[in-house]
Amino acid sequence: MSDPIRLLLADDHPVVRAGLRAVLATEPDLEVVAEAATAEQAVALAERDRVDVVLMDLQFGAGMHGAEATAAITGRAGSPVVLVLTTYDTDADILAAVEAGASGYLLKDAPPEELAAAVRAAAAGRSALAPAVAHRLIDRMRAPGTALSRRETEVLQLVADGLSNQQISSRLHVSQATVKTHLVHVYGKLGVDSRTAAVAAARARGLIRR
Amino acid sequence: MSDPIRLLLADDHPVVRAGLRAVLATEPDLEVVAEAATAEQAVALAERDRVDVVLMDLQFGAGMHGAEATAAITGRAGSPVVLVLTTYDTDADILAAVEAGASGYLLKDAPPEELAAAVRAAAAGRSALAPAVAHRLIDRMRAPGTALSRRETEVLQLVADGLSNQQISSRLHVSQATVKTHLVHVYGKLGVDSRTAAVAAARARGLIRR
DNA sequence: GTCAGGATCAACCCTTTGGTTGATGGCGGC
DNA sequence: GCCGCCATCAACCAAAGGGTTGATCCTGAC
Repeated sequence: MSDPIRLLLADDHPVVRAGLRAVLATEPDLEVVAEAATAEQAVALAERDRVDVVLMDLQFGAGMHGAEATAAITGRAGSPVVLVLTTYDTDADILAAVEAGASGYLLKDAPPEELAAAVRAAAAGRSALAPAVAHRLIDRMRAPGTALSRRETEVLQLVADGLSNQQISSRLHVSQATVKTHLVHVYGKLGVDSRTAAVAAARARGLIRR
Repeated sequence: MSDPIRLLLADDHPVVRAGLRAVLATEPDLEVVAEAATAEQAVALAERDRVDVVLMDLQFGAGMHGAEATAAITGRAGSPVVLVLTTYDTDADILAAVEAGASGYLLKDAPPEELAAAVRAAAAGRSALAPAVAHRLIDRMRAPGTALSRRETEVLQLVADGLSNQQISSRLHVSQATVKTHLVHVYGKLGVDSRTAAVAAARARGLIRR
């Protein structure tokens, strides 16, 4: 029999780490060799401890974001694969994680068997997506006309942060006319007719950060 | 030595339940006697299984909300005490839980010792608040002038849901002038000058539902 | 009984936002 | 090379939202 898969758990909640450890302990071919309570720690330990797979949360209380840590880890040669394990399935989070080099995206409400299966898939070089996440990606592919462009999402996120068109235009170094054009397109795609309604709709569909 | 404290875990995440079970298993005077994956289940099991303390999440994937379940459990005679254990420390959530009869409010990032201490406090009839939560409640007491009134919060929540002043006025059966007045007061209290900025600020401070 | 604060409404004015039309340049796919 | 999509900008008009003043009524606190 081959060596067990070496895991690093990165989550800021002690209870979640204990839960993952307990759940994965029942799998003889998986071994948790390290835990990190911050994203910075995760980057350091992933390099030091000869880890095969990192289970990475996205939201940490403070400091580096999980997606940044994922990019830092996967950017190195001979690096472990990163499985993102988070509570939310927003488009923005999923795309950020995939772009950062994550091999999979799991939701925390996943049953234990699914978790173990995803870890083995990732270790074997395959990718692992939770059904809900896969569904969202497929929707995005199938209806490209209604998907927001990168720039549109960026503008909408700033609207959600409470900025006026004026403030957005200077933040992005474009004219107010451009901001308005982007927003009109966003309204059309989301089927709304005001900035607040657009933010509400985008939140409901998981298009922007919460 | 007296009988152990009998616990019910109510959380829709299997991993979190496993984590709580693992963390609490190290405490000899605490015993987990039941688990619920939905709020409805929690209400049923709390009645059936002679439970002393319920550890209750607020957000369940679907169905009843944790606050409703808390009210249903604490409303009965001889009922167990409910300790709310959640990820978010928003004013709205905290107040709803306290009004529903919760004996304490803990955050999921709490260290294990704090968790056990809070369970013992609740079982002994004392209340248990996470430091961050206590801080928020004290702030609220100390600065009543800046706290939003019930009606103002209601209007602001509808704004966050994407409604126009027009729609809000007919939803609440008041004039648009009234809605505008409430919003102007909200802007003053939050230190902002637009509806989107008010929503962003209120979200950041946990004044409205997420 | 008074007083503060909340909830309600009106009238006014000004700024911001929304909606439209039209135009330019870049980039990737067929 | 052309077409479609994206990003950029301008000018214009109509509508919604924001800011102010001032007023009434009610309720709870002192």
